[in-house]
Amino acid sequence: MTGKQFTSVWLREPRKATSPGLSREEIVRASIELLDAEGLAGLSMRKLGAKLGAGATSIYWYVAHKDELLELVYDEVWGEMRLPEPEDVGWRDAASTLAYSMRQVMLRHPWSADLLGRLPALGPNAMRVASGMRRMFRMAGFEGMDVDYAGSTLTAYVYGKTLPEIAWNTSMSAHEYDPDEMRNMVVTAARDYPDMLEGLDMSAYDDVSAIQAVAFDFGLVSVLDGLERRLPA
Amino acid sequence: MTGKQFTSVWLREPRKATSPGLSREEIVRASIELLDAEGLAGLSMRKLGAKLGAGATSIYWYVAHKDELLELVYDEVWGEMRLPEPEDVGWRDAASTLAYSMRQVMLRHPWSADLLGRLPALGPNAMRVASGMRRMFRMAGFEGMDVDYAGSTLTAYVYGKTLPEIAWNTSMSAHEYDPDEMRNMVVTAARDYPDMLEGLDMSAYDDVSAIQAVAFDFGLVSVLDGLERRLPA
DNA sequence: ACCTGAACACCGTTCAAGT
DNA sequence: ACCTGAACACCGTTCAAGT
Repeated sequence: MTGKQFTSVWLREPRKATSPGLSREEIVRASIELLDAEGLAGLSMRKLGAKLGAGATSIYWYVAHKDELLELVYDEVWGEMRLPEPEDVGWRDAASTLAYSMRQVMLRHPWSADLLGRLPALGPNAMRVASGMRRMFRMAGFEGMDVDYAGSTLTAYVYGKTLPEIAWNTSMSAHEYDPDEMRNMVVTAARDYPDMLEGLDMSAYDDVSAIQAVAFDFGLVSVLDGLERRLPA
Repeated sequence: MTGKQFTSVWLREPRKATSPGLSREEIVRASIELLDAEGLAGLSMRKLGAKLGAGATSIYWYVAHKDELLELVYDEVWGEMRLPEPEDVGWRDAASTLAYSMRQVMLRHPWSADLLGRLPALGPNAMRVASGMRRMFRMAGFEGMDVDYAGSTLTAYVYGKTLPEIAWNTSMSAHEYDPDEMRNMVVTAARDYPDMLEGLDMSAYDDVSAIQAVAFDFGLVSVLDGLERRLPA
């Protein structure tokens, strides 16, 4: 309730595109290297400064605070997402490709899961995807606000599905993974809930990522089917 | 790849349910008060200790590290979710009620958005919901792994949709909200993407939460329709 | 069995001062 | 215009010591 207007890096002019010293591009590139290598917790202003051969606080000349830095790297993530022209492949194929691409990008940059859906997505790359997605759903036949509702339904599914995948992956790569131990744990946790085990395919724990892929596709097809049904006749 | 087995608070025996000193219940209750009042960043071991009239490090007797504390409070969140008996109301109504309930709980405890999908959900309350959800989708007619796929599709949608709502809400309550300013910002951000504004209902910014509710329902109906279509004939 | 305090190795951010 | 270093107000966690 208190305080200032909402703002975003993308709504201010950047600090001189000209030469001397650091540049936004360098800072963003170094940040992403740090993030890919060490995760979100690995990106600190001090480490970033060190990596750039600068004082820890020099970055504050280019960026008002760390959140703005995150907005900057966040948009790079959007830059990696592929959305084919819906006019070429039809809206359903375009939507599938986008969804799969979003998932791949998130899995490639696990730290992005902490940013997606939390930070305002007002950067140029995010806008490009958002705009393409609107065209896609318009072409499908959606009208008015339904265009946005359809878009946010699709992205919500992809976030919500991929987020726990990433949490699982990072937890598992930090620990020793043993399928048998895992099966035991599940049985222990479910001891009072026999429902939980009924019909559960325990061999799923032998190749988790294969199951995750199948699960993703199952849901994606369902979501697209559901959206298709809402199209005005 | 390195190190120890995966573990969870819920897989260890708690430290004496008996009397003296602090108890898990007290600690969890105080934590949630702190979280509701100040958000995730407001919960520090020092503040929690102070609130309990104890040294900052006393909590480490009850909990191995902060993440375990978070697992504990996380399960309380699941405890607030409502899932009617699918036998009484039918699977679609039960699924809707659960989805709306999840959204409400998340909006009520915005900090839960940072935990959902990230932390292992092995506590008793999470198990109760998971088990009820399996029964629900089994009753609907799903079989084998499809029961789980359907469940994770539904929860993925609810997370993914509610998460940005929460981010929006917290950002807006930290700033002065002015619909006109907001409309200007959107126009500015979309300056190079005329697609973005076409068919966009600018009056949406006058009552954002109403639009969010409509958007949630649109997507939920779509997801449930899509799932229904996958039922074996 | 339970709690303490000091200590360690970190954080983001501000700001006066330097070039 | 750009960068620095010191300082402030924090973190989570460990551990020897206390009762």
